[in-house]
Amino acid sequence: MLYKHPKHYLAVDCVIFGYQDGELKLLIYPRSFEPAKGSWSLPGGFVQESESAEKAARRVLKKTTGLEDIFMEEVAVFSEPDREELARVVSVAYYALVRTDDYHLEQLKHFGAEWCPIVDLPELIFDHAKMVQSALLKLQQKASFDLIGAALLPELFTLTELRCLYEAIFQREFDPGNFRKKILSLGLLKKSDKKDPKGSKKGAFLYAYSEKKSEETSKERIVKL
Amino acid sequence: MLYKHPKHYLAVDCVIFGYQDGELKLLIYPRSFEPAKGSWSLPGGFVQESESAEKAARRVLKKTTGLEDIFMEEVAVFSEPDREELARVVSVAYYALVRTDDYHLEQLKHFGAEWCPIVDLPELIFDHAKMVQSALLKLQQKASFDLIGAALLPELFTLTELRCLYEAIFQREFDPGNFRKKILSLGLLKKSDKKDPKGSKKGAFLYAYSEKKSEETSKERIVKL
DNA sequence: ACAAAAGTGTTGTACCTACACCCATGG
DNA sequence: CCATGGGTGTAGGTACAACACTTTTGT
Repeated sequence: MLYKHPKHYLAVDCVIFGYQDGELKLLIYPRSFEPAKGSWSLPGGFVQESESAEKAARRVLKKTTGLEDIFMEEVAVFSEPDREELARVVSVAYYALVRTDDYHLEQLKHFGAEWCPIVDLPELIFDHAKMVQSALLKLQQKASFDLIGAALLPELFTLTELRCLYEAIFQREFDPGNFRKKILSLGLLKKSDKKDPKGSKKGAFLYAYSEKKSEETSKERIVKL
Repeated sequence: MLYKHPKHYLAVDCVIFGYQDGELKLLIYPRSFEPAKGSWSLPGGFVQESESAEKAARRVLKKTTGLEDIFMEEVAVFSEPDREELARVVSVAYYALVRTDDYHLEQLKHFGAEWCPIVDLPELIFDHAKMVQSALLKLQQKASFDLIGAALLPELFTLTELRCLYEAIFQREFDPGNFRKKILSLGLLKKSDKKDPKGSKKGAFLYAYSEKKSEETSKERIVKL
């Protein structure tokens, strides 16, 4: 006891977004230990001695999805003293974006995990529903500045797919023509020579990110007061 | 030991912004205990058993400034295992906005605290400089949506004062005429019948917030993708 | 041929920027 | 009477929403 102050359990919980069948989905799974064992919850874990909270979150992400090096960002701290039942646990929520088309789906089933549409979530334990709400807000903010689709869509995608993703994120529709023009004007996508025949008779060109890393926090939508 | 996981010291640190003499300032004070006793640091404290992190931050704020019910928002968690020297402490940073014209200045001096211009900070302990950087970014984001001046300026203020505040926050200039029109078009200010004679021969009308609480997260600058 | 999505063009409106220009007054 | 900041007006440009229109091709 170095300081005369209490110590606390510190956990991380991950709001993992995916995109499937035109819907924004969330990875949830049945909690594997007490309290509330069996109830739906966000993947989480405890922060260990020699890791930062972010590192703990990446560890959890790796364990539950098999994925590393994916986009992740802090949402907020949840620290109400009574937010869990058995003991006081302070939790840092993170949100992450993954490509659901990946191979690792069997690994998910192994834990009983499920991709659940964001608009139709079951009841979650503790304050996890609040975490999801906050995370969705953060995601919307993020997506309104950066062209975030990279992390959620496959390598190659059509502009219509990107639009549908944005419609899922913002829960509203975008004009197809205007959306296309706006996105292309950003100069962040490069057209491939391939076409996607699904989705229309004509076929739509596939695009990929040209990801000039340089323009991370891009200059679109600046202060503008 | 309910869980087989380590517990951690949990602290809060407050980035307290004020506005004086046309400059954005930060409240810093000499640390009162080891390690690094005497070095400049942000006001902080430890989270106790029965309080949330936010409540702890408000407690610290009250203790150092005497103020309650002021605007405050979470910045981020700082949890690198080695961020402090003597022990591992995870800290949640908050930023707050206060009116520096208030009475409570003697209380500050009592602790040796100082209002220091944001552009000319001394070296701060640990990762406190990083906290300030992150907090300033959050403040800019916040200010670009909401008319944040309320919390930093006196009850009544001129539009020029508000503009200078925004210039201090964004570290750039705004066209006086355009700024005035933009701000007034929001319909959030009400003109008083008083004039401020300082600052110009003509005198400038003083304004106050009409604060219809309803439009908290106002509709200005929505998704707009 | 025609439905349906891909993709392009047009037009009006809102807003932002830059800057010109009056107003009031203390020195 | 003039320099200074307060305050208003105007012209050009950009960006976006709404929507008409053309293209391509599977059925």
